[in-house]
Amino acid sequence: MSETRQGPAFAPLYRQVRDTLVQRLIDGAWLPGAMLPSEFQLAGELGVSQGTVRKALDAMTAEHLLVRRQGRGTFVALPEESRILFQFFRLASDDGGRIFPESRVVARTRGAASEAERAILGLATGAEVWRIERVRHLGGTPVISERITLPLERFAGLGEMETIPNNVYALYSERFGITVARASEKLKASPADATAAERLGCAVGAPLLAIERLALALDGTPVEHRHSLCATERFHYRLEL
Amino acid sequence: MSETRQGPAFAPLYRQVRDTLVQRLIDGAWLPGAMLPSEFQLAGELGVSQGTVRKALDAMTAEHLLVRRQGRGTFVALPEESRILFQFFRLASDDGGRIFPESRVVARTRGAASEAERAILGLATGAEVWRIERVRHLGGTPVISERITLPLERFAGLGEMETIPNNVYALYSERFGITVARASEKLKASPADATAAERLGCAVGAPLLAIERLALALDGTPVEHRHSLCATERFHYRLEL
DNA sequence: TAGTGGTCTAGACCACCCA
DNA sequence: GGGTGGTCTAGACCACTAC
Repeated sequence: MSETRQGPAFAPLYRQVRDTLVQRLIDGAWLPGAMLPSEFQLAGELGVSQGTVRKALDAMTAEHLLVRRQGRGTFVALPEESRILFQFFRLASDDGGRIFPESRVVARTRGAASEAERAILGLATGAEVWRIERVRHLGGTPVISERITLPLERFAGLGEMETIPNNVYALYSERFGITVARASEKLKASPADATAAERLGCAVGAPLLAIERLALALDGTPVEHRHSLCATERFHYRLEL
Repeated sequence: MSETRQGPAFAPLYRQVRDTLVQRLIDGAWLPGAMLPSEFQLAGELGVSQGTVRKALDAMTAEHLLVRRQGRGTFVALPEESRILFQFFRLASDDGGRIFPESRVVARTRGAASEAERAILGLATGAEVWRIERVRHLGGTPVISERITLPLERFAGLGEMETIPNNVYALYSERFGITVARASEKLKASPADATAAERLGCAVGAPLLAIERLALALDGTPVEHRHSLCATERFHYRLEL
């Protein structure tokens, strides 16, 4: 952490430290669940003060990349259901309950990426993708019909898997070494098509909440595209502003 | 900032400072747009270090209560359109454009609060509310049909106003001294009723994005209930996870 | 008891804005 | 030039966890 002060970016030291540590996560120096060195150890190693390291670690904690526990240490965040529920899964029952949904995979196919998929996922012409279709249940009733699109290149071994687990972000992490760091979503209301109507037990044309998600890896590259159709008669998408 | 260290709350000093300063905002000691004393002045007055004041001010900045500008000072946030657009209005055009909508008020009525309205807004039995219905346009086309419900008690002078301005949060602030600090929203897909269909130029039963918002004042009390129906054929609700 | 993160302090220097 | 926030450092003490 000596040079780069006068570089073209002009980032403050704590930002440089944060970027250095994120790069180590990308390089796999610390796997999910691993404990990081203490603040003083990192400070000594990087040649900065403990307060500067703390500011970088706090920022990464706010990004859900790390988990800090007093008396224990600083750990790389795990893709646990409880964390997914907090960060990514925003559907709640109208009576307030929030649970992680059960999933049933309907189809898993491999094929050439469409032009739209290539644009969204940043793929070259001719690139292939996996497409996973599944129905997700909340409290026993089917609520979400969704299609997940993954670049074949990054998920080559997916074809050899017998089953797709419920928590796919844990799968991406444990089996493919890919950490989903953040995502952006676009929400619309759209009418149920025949497929969704059949899977969710609603009428064709019934209003569904359509969620389009692009998930990004630690390095900011697109990892997953997901299109979900949700029956929101007894559920809602919740957020705080 | 001397006592309360051993109180029942056990809040750290920077949190106590933050709460003290928020209370001053509630009391109107600094109106929106006003400049706060410098960090050192506040530190001396409250008997804490400048670093502790900074941490409290940074927290309030993250809550969008304050705006800090290097070389200028720290200011109470204003309910400007640009800020509303950033914090509260999450609808964007499918091509990416984000603009503040134009509004046309359709009705403004006064009446007894329903049981549901009383529960949501925390009102006593027999309390009255204002109801404002309006249609909001984006790029010239009607996109949102919404009803705003306000406690009559807190917005007594509303009946004397000739017109309701486009930016109602600025109205709440400037005319009624009420600052909307945060809000929670619930999103569903729901079919267009006859009213919404007529206002938005869509078919009855067409899928609309229903947004239910509860806005909270600085002290955490409910201020406004809002139900919006949005035509999302060429627009979407955007958020980052 | 030792090690960790959490808090608080004091002081230095820089970048920015304005009169 | 004087005031503001932004950054960085060094050190102290506390609270929690594990052994």
